[in-house]
Amino acid sequence: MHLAVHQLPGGRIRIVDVGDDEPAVRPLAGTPAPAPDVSAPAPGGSKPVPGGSKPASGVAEPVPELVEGPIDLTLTPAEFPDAVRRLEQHSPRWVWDDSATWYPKLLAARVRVSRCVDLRLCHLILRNSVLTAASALAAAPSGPWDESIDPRIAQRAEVTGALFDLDAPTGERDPIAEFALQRAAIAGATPQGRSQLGLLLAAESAGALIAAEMTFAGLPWDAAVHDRLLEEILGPKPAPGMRPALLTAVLDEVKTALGVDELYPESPGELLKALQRAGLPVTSTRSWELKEIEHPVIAPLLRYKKLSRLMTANGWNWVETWVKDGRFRPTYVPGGVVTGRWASDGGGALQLPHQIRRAVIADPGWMFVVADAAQLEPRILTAMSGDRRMADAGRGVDLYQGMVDVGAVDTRPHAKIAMLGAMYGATTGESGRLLPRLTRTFPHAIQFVEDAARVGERGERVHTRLGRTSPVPGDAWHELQSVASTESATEAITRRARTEARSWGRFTRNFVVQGTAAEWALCWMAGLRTRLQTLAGDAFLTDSAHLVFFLHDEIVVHCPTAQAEEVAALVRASAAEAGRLIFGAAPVDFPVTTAIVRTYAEAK
DNA sequence: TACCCGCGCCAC
DNA sequence: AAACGTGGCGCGGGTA
Repeated sequence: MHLAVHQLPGGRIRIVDVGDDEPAVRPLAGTPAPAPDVSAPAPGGSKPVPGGSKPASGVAEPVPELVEGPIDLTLTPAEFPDAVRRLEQHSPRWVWDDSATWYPKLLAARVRVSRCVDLRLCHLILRNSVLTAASALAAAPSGPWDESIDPRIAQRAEVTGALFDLDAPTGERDPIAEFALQRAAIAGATPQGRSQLGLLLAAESAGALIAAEMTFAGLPWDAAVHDRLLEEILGPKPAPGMRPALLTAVLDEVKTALGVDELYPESPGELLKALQRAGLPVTSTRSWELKEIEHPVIAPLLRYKKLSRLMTANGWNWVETWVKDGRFRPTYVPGGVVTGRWASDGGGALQLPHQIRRAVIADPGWMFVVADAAQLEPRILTAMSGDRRMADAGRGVDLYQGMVDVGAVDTRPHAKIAMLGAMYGATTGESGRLLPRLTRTFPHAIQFVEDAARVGERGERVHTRLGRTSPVPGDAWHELQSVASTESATEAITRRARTEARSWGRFTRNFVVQGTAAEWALCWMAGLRTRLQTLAGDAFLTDSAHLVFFLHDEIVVHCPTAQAEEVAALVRASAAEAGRLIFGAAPVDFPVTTAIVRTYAEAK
């Protein structure tokens, strides 16, 4: 059963069965006759409701018992969460415009849902996918489903405390019509395309639910431990605008080494000049460049940069802003990266330095299960390319060591550098030097990424295993290429065009691997979520084992200590399932390392 | 004051 | 070892 959820003009919420191939449902029963709605005009045009509306009294009334008949309810916002709770018994797939606006409110009312179709995320995929290029959805002009939702709107609703923000501009999006368009687009794909997209859209939508749940639950964060750590490294918390004592001490060392009385290292321009005046052969103030130079100022300067970075990025300010009630609650943005990876918004959730992970501490009686997919992207490339020798190398837990063992490279660090270089399109340096040997040993794997690069260099599109498709380069790119191909093109133009073409080729080269890895990770996490939900039984999300963090190829589950081993087993089972779902019987392993720890820093 | 961009560094 | 993919974010320093 698919139940579409739609906010009507005036604020009422309609739940309607939009049907599908799954078993039909028992509808809801009648309710008292609608009372006059004082807050807004009645929804014009849209069909009301056996379910009936109630005055917005602010008190949630029980939703009617289920009875025979098609579901079509119109509810007040106050009634909505309980209606969802009851309908969940039938395992519907909720069809709504945007999980990020609907689901947090349900979670706040302690209502979970199992499945959904996130129309906005699915729209983005289907509109761009080569597998649905012939659909009406793809052909339509850009509309309200193509606009990204301004995160500030969602935030404003949080601030005002309104259950649903009536000002949010959701009116133009008709989820029922959009759902039909999406179903038609999928139906028009090849049988293989249908199953790929079906899996991708389900995983993407599950990701949207997980993102909301992780924000709701939060990552356990001990602000006192964090403060102690800062004090250890930087000194006591300084007055606003002042440097902490240890940072000042390091700056004094820097000044002494440079022989200057004044220095403001936060200004790269000023710092660069000061270094050059002291005779250092530098063209920038980047750490890696400084490391190459022998001079007494280098060591304290690098220490200063490290400390300064810690303070500005994850210092006292950060804790005050982002840690509340012992939890770090970032906003995750599923599908926020072109390749399908998640992004995050606020708090730098996807770049938590290892330095501060000591402050991530499980609740008393609870532990973290931290799991990491070992060398995920090379393994994804192995499965996509069907390279048998690379599959053999990946038989163990350490693919890079396996590459050494089959004689492809001489050391593990070389294996890693060479593989990453191949997937990123490196041509120079050590990575470039190692590539020929890699190509000799694993011709199919390397050919696969080379092909993806060539497609991008022509300005054409590539797609992931499940059908997420790369964008085409912009008009300026095509313009440059066509100008460069004319006879009158100058050498400079030709060179620039080639540089741009290569650059887009590196993007598409990486897109197929990074994007498919993101799909694997979503399937992994979605499968785990389902298993954890079963494990939880009737317990609410945060009262049982639940996901609290996700970082591209790594997940963290917060769980009662007694459940930790079982959770670790579920994590591994979900990983195996993800590989089967995406690659079928391909002989490629996707091992995950699991660690049961009290603080995040203990993992890895 | 509000933006915008380059720099530099963090994560994968 | 070093410039090769995807991002977020804080800062300095510029502009409207």
